[in-house]
Amino acid sequence: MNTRLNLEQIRAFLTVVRLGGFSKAADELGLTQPAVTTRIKNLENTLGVELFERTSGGVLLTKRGDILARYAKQFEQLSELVQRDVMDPSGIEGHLRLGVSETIVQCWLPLFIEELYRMYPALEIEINVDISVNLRTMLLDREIDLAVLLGPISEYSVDNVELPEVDLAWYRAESDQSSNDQPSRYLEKPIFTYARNTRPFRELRSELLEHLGPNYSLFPSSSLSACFRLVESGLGVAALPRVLGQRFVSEGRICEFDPGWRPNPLKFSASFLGEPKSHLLETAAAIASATARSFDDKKL
Amino acid sequence: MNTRLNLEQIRAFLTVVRLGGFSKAADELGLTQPAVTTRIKNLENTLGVELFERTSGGVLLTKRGDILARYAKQFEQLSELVQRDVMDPSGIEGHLRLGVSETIVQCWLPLFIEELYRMYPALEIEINVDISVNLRTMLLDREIDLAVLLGPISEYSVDNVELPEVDLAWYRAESDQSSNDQPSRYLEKPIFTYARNTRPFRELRSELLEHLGPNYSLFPSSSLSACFRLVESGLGVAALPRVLGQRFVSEGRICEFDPGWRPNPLKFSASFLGEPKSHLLETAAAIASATARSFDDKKL
DNA sequence: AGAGGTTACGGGCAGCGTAAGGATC
DNA sequence: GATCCTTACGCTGCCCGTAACCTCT
Repeated sequence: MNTRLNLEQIRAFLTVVRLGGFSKAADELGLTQPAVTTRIKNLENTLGVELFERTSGGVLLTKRGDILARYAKQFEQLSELVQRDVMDPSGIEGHLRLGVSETIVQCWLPLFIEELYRMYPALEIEINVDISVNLRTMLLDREIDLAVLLGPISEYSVDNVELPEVDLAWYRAESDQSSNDQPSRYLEKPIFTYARNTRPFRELRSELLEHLGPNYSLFPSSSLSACFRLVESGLGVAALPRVLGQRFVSEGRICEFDPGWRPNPLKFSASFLGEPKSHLLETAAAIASATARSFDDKKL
Repeated sequence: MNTRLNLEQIRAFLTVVRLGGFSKAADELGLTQPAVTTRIKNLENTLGVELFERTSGGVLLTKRGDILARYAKQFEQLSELVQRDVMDPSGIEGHLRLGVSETIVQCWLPLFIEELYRMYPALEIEINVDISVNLRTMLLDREIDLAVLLGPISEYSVDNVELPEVDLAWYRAESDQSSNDQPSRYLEKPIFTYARNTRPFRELRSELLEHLGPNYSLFPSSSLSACFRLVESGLGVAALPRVLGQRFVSEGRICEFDPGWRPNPLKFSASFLGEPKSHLLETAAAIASATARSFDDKKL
């Protein structure tokens, strides 16, 4: 039994190397675990060489396996280049598991999806909305492929494309004129904001402490549109993205006020694992960046 | 219909590009022509791109095809590197169509084959013995993979490994003492040598003309051992490789004589097509070179 | 017992060869 | 009609998934 080198075998091999196990690789490849065993075994037979030492509780690269891994990465890179330079993008198939923060959903997610779909009509896109800290974990656990979340992820394995900052503004109900003479007193009302465990929440809390001392009450919400509704009803105020508030303002439902300071703008990034190198992910992140910028431009 | 990139498809593609046609590629790949059509079509479908313009009497690369060709060569090169650095040589299968001159057959072909077999026991070796000019044509027509023949082949497409020179010596029958006082007179006897259309024949003829004028009679033979037998029988003399003559000399059947000059030594080379790059061929040529040197050493 | 990888086996499909079918000179 | 490549079709064999098995902790 001896056949030729095969890219699927190499991909399986590399996935096993990266994830350190046949089962995990099978998971990532969308195969059963015996199928991975078969692929590796066939590859080993083709080469006439053992690639892994099967130890209890995992596998270890042999010396030959290590050499092959270097070449395997080049094979994969070359495949990526072919996909980038030769393939018709409309023919590119695959899954893209997207993770996005709620802010992005409200801002430009539909535009982003539309653009992505225009470029890769054959791509299956899966959307997960969650708070950034969870998205981060999901990305590192390879449960999603691309995350649009707060701040760059400081991990050597992650590539971050920084997106334009999202300015926040203070909003109150249009009808609430109670503290017009001294806008900072609006902050004595309940303050709605991002969910606990989010960076905006923590930052806002520390800034409030700095500006007001302990005299504030903060109500986190996992839904931005809920925040806007709550502000509109006059129950309280909120520091929320200006790009989202504009619509409510122009409809005369809420309005900005200036207590003399504003929370820092939100820094989003489109983040993905750099390994394995994927031109599709790089392009998708670039599209996210372009979409975010054009969304800003439209709103100015 | 959409599958993944496949090395066999790429190999087929590259072969079509190199040979400029599906049929010729099929020939080289050991496939039927429709099989090549299928491979190319599948590749085109995978990429969602036309690779060839089908013109009457052949095919032409499209723009995309040209880009792919560059990457395809890198894929092939990478496969070669894996074969060189990772594969167990004893597992390397394939055909090696060898072309050799008769002189080499008599000198070190068996040693060469033995060495080759030791390194690549799974390799199928096919031996063709012919005169150099024919070997040259066969190589350029891709009818053989490696030729061991006279002189380098001056074609940009051919890689030549130069082998140690083969010295010639003049031989006469041991029993023939007729011209011992004036050895050059042995050349008045019939002179046996390499076949017509060979370089040694032509060179010897012109050298004889220079030294003796038209007073000689040259009898070409396609068999070297026939030449030795003819010399031994006393029918004539011959300029033949000293490494081959030694045995007959030590057995007291023939002996050297010195008419005052000798034909130029024979320059052999191990030659093969540089494209597609094949580590196996490079190694085989290197083994030929090593075998030739060790043969010389043994004879000294 | 559970988490890892391997072996056994049946079934589906990719890709081969044969044979027939254009197209172009 | 000769020389290309393409299409049609039956068949083989590869490789997948299911399921049972092995081997460590």
